[in-house]
Amino acid sequence: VNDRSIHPPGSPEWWLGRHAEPEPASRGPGRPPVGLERIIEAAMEILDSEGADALSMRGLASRLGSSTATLYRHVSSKDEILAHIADRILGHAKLERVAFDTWQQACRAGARALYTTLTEHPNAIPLFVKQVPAGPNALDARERGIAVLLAAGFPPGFAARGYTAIAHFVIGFAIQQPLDETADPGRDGRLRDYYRSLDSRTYPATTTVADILPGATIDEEFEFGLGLIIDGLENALRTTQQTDTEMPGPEATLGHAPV
Amino acid sequence: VNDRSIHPPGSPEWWLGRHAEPEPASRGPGRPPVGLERIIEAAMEILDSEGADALSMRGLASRLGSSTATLYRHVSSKDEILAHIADRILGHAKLERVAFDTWQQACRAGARALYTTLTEHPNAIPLFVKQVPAGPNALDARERGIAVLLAAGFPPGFAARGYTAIAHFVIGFAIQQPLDETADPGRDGRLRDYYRSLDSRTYPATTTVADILPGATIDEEFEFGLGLIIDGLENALRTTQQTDTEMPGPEATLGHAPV
DNA sequence: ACCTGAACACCGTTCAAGT
DNA sequence: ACCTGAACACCGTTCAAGT
Repeated sequence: VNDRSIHPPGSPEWWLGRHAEPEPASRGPGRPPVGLERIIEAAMEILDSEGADALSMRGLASRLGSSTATLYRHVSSKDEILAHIADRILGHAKLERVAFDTWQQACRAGARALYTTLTEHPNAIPLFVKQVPAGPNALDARERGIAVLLAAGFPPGFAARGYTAIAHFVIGFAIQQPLDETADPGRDGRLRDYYRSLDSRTYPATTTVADILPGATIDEEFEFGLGLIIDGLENALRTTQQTDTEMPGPEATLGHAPV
Repeated sequence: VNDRSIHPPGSPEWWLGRHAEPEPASRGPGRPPVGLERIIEAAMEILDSEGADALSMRGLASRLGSSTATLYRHVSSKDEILAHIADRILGHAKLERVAFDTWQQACRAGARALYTTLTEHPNAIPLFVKQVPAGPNALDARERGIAVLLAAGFPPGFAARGYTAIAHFVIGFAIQQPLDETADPGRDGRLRDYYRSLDSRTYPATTTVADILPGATIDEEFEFGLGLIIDGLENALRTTQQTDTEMPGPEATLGHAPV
């Protein structure tokens, strides 16, 4: 199956038709054939267990008992492999399809699921830089998120912006996970200790808050920030429903004429 | 000046004493000496103008009329150079010290300044991944941001979390700037067109909102999301002042006992 | 027809050898 | 004392040559 694409990896067209590419059934005994599926799987294992630096085309090929040139018969570049990994990880964030009592709960659960999944694959986080994910799983997540907000009564423009705000907030948080190699329990204590150690005259505010917050973790900060956004959305929804205007939006200028 | 550090780049200690490291005055005519300052400057020029891939130690050395080994006499690794660039960019986000009427205005202005600065150096954005910036300029920004919130009446824990929420939101947005090489005016139209082109039966919500938002830009989405967070903070501040409790926090569990 | 060893043009980093 | 050419151990990608 040589599906070397004419489209650059990450481009919308590139994903089309790749949703499910099941490998042909392993014929008889012996090593299964190298295929897109096995390549992505092996690459993800290397990335998760040995880090981004360890994921090289040579290493990947040797793990698969093959050679780099063979890899390039299934994949057009290393970046394409990375894009596949990114979307696959997004796929892991899928929620069980339970019903939520409120749209707030649904938003929280969705954001949390994405955040948790990302932090479970810390070595893959850099893959989410500079490319807003647009693979099949990213699309599914976006669809479900916007649908929740529409169902809650948000006007369409509101729903889109609300989803984007939450998604980018989650990525922003996940991306700066301070993953020191020494994964000791007091992990985020390092940064906090640093803040506390600063000169309290040049950094009065920083040292004040650092002293007062001994038990705060980055996960708790995430929950707090997420709460702020949802509160903001709640506010906006109330305003929308009261005035019944089409698009209030907190002092943002909206509504250019369609081209 | 050989200040090869025993501390790993990015570690708090590594930054200490590096705030201002002015080069010794250029002695007489001829090429100025290679020094930390010139290295960072040249590296930043290469990064901004030619991209991250073009920034190699060899290329940097030849631009400076030197050799790679000489570079390593002023710097312990390429990562150290990158960390310096990241902090220098943060330094560009400094606001003019004008007085703001409200803390909301101040927050907005600060977040906008950081966002704008980051988008002005798109090639440098990946530098902000996996390391929460802790250089002198990052510290200054944090100090000023938290000070604003404290002055507004937020309890310390609140101020710290609020600042973190805004900072990570900004990074999350900046990090996914869809910088197609073809920087045409309808830049973010590509992704939107893609959403619009999807099958409206499998992606009803996505296509609905894509059709309705012709003029939206990523900058406008940024403003909207920022507004949500500030609204949330406003809410929280009101609650705090009314009840005068120490730490309300939107349903986040806070306040572990200090160790 | 399918696969691969070896090459090409690079990396970051180090060090023996020069002046 | 300071600097550097050349080396070391890698990269991603390609292609002539094998079976």
